[in-house]
Amino acid sequence: MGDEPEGSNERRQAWVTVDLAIFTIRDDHLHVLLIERGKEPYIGRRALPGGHIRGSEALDGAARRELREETGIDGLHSHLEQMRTYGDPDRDPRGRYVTVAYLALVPDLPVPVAGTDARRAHWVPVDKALADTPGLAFDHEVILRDALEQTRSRLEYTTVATAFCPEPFTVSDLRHVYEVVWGVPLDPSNFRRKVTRAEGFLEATGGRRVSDTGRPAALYRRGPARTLIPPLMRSAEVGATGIEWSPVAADA
Amino acid sequence: MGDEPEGSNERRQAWVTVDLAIFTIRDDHLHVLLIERGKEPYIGRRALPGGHIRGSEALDGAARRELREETGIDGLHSHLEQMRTYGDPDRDPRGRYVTVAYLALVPDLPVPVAGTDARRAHWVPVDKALADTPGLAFDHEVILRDALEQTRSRLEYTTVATAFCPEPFTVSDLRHVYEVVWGVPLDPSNFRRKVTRAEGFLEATGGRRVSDTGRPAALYRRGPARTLIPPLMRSAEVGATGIEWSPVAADA
DNA sequence: CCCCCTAAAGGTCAACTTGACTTTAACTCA
DNA sequence: TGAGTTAAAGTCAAGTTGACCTTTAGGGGG
Repeated sequence: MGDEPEGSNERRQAWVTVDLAIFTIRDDHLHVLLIERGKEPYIGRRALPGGHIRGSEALDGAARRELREETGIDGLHSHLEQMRTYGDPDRDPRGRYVTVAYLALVPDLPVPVAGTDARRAHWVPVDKALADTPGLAFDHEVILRDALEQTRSRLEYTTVATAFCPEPFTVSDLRHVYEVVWGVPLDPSNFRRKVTRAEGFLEATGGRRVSDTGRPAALYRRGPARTLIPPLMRSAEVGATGIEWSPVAADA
Repeated sequence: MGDEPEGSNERRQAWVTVDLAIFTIRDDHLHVLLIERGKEPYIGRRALPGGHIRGSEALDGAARRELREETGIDGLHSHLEQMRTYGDPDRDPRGRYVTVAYLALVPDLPVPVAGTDARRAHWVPVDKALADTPGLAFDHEVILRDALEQTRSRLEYTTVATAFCPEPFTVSDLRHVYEVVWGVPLDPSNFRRKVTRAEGFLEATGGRRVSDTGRPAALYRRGPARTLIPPLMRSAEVGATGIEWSPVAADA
């Protein structure tokens, strides 16, 4: 694990930050909100939005503040969840940094992104964010991959997919979320059967949405359930790392 | 969130620790390893084992070091996984502390607990740890509850239950793990059908274990699978908070 | 040695779920 | 009015689940 000057074996304080993987769905692709760094290190590189926690602030509070600053969203129409903490001693050249990564799922925003913060924020397709060179700043590529896998897994066992949909939404809107996040087509009929039978997932509003083509679709809002019973499992192939919980390797 | 002297809105460094919820199964009950604090704050109270990360140490490395110091286990016969990070500004009266909680599942130890560390470590039934007064130090009761729920949930979707069993083990040993962690009896026949059919969960050794009563049981070792397909779901009632992923409340 | 006790292991069956597919419904546009 | 399109509902064989029963393979006692 290296033995550079700072890397003593003594206890030391560390800077603590929160970083956010904020996902949304735009034109058939999963996008993540990235900022362009305006200073060293990694100047000009893309990074997940985030920042230091403040003296009197809880971790969740710092994450919510960052989400609001970057998107203008105040958590009411979004899902915000702690994901995982990253603290390798050399992950930031400025010193010992520990970052608590959060996962946010938001509907495609009607308001332009970038609130009070001067940094330029962009929606970037996740595939592109992970493939472009140079890559993301710091260890943000690892964080983004973990966030993506966690999101895919969450859709199986929870009802968070609705966080991507502005209310009210149709069953097709919801299916579209699953298809985009998992990257596989789903049978419309079987999907409908499952989500409408799962207790507390959807609540019919009674309304219908007419489009210029096809039969009008019934409208729903989010139901009270947070866990999805029975789960809606992806069948292999899907971005299948199969690893959701990454145990600590025996020789790290 | 308070506005005590230290609680300014400026960025500050924080002490970073790891805390471990180490679970095992002893005589039909889930136990957690607790230490008795030898100094202030919370002197004499029980707490989860843990400690500061060192200058050159990764988070996972610090967790594995603590696990080894407390139990003598070096990760080969155990499951160690990052769980969640806690960092409320007033969670430790000594200053700003952020702790990364890890979850460890270990077999009932043949060696006496407590390795190189002078602190007295005890296996305490989880029910007792959560019910006794005075309660645990710091916010460790919250951490322990979260760890318990995460463990129950992990048994549904992953193969980690085997981490509780010394190899080789029988299907009944494994069922016993599920029954103890979930607190419900399971049908032996149906349980066997599920775990033996799940691809990669169990590998027959060919051996058998004869006891002084009943037919000898076939012996197994852990298979390569880490996710359990199909999942083995508990049906309601079971310590059912239903909340595995605790989204950030809108008004925190 | 034989029978009983026990737990493991395997079998049965009705109810339910799943995936693949077909049919009907309800709208717009030409 | 008919074609096109999407929503919604239905069908059906194959598979899974939970409840329960039967058989197997040991030990121990008489």
